[in-house]
Amino acid sequence: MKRTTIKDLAQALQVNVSTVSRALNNHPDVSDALREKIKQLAEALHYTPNLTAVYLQSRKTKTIGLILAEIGQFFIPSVIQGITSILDAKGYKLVILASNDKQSKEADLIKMCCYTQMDGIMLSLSSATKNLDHLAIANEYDIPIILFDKIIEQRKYSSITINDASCAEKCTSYLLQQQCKHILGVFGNKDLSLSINRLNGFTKAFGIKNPIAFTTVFAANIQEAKQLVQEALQTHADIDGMFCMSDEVLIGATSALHAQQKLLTIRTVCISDGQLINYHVPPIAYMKHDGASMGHAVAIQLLHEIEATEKVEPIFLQMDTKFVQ
Amino acid sequence: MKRTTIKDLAQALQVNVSTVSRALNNHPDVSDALREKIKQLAEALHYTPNLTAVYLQSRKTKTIGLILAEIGQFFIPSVIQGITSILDAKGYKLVILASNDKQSKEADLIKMCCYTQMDGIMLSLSSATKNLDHLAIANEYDIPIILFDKIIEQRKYSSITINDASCAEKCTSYLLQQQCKHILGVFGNKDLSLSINRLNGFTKAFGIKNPIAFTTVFAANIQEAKQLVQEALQTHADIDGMFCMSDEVLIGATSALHAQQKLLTIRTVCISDGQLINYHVPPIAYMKHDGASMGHAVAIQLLHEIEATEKVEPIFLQMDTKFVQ
DNA sequence: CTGTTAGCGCCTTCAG
DNA sequence: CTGAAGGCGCTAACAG
Repeated sequence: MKRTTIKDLAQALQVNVSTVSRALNNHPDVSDALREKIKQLAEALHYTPNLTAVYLQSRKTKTIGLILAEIGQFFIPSVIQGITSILDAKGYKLVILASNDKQSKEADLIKMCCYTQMDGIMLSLSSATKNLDHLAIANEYDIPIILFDKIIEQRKYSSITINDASCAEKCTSYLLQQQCKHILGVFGNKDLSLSINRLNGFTKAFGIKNPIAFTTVFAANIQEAKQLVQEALQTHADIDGMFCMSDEVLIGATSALHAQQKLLTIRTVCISDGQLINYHVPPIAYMKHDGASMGHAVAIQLLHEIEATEKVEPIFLQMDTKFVQ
Repeated sequence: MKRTTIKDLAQALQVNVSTVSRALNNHPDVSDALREKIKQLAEALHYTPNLTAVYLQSRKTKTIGLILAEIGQFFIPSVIQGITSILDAKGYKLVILASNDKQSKEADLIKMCCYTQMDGIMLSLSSATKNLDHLAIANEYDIPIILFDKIIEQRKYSSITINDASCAEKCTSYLLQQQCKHILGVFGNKDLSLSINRLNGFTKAFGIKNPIAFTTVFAANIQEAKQLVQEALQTHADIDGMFCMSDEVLIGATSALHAQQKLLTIRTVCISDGQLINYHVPPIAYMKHDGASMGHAVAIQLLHEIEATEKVEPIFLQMDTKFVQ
């Protein structure tokens, strides 16, 4: 079907396209009578603006790219949910891009976002990414970028995370309060600064002199987590507490506990988005890493930077988390 | 930064824009020498085509809308992964749209896809959707739609699902083979035909005359599944087998089993995407509902319909699944 | 082989 | 208040 255009309306009403354009955009320089007539006809003919043309003209696309290293992570859906709930209301669209944790792909996607005129980019870094040189192109194109969740320390782009170290520390302190004597820390991919930050929080909880034993393992995926925890449990029969830095490693870890009949004897805490974990038996205390509110925050900040008339200073937000038990 | 355009290149080289356009698009009507010169300059000036302009001109956007009723479902990330892996290679972008299981929102999003010139739509229906009248607008705009996963029976749009009834039947038969005497069937939202189809497969497994007892519950979410299974277990102490139609209900259901110390005594099967379930203790047999390959299939078929020069007949594909134990 | 012209659909001066 | 003209960046006839 040929779409009706502003030109069709103009022709039908024997007025100029510019008049139609003005009427439709509620420009004051149009008589109320004419505006009404135009709007009615537009309605009748199911006119809808050709947004591609609008975009070309305005040099915006109302489209935002979301580059994800690991789309399969448990809290990603809620992040997406949180983002779209904000973007939808403002007429923006969200394009999902998967870097599959490869920096080269990440760089390609950023280029792609620039070439396709995305208005902004949300980026959760690949574990291999150690510097942000490949984001420079976005600066050239004046496309704001927000880093979130998996980031590296820097001062150039806004970033939104939780306080990884502090979350891990609080979780671990909880185990210490519960009188655990040997704590197993289960972390994710060692290449992620997020893992290192959480590791630092974990060790910090033990204090300077350290009468309590701890063991740590790093697992890049669920399977590895299960494997490593199993081994750790065999090596250290006295482990009586476990901290898991994510839902992913938790799954593997609890599977290992379960297999060794230690589900009830090893006290567990976790940083979790709070979905799955609620159905664990026995209940597991956790620091809630809420994807939806992180998504909100990311979207709001990015829109802010996009719609600002002049360059805004980056912010470096660490979101509040709460401990649930 | 002002982006360099083909006009800039033309000016610099004192040739016409159309020549530049031709050179860049490898049109044969350009001398090799000139083409080289143009391409080199383009490279040097970091020229990249303004795709918005290309889209306006071509009346395509290389963008596809994915409308999801429940973005939080476990197999959605792998579906997205599967889709993007195909689309990426073909230069298409994927826009994620959440209907939050509301038909009115679903209708709005479809309109939106039409207005923003999406080249195609992938749609997993809301549980409230009982007819497809609100898709008619996409026909007017000549935008192909593929239904997948949550669909209703129809012959107008291509659809891709698994064979829900048969999957459920096979799972249930497995329980019967294992000599279960009273089987609990745990289903999702009763409004979904997907649930009803799986229910039909479930009951079919018991055959005409039916010496084996069964009980069924329908749960719209994890919490409800837990609750209802708990109640069922209390009412029917003889339940010794359980079929769960999805990972979601499985989580709630096993949590209930666990709480009542029946994890080891009630044999369980499930239709699952195969991620989480691998880490269950004890192991759970399941029919694998692979999100990634479903995503592949959906993307391939949609691209096929988009790029076809003439109208293609819809297909109604039920994907193969395999039983894992 | 290259240039000219026109147009995709819309918005935005500039006139009147 | 309305019309005319130009342009966003690119492609596609039509000439020569």
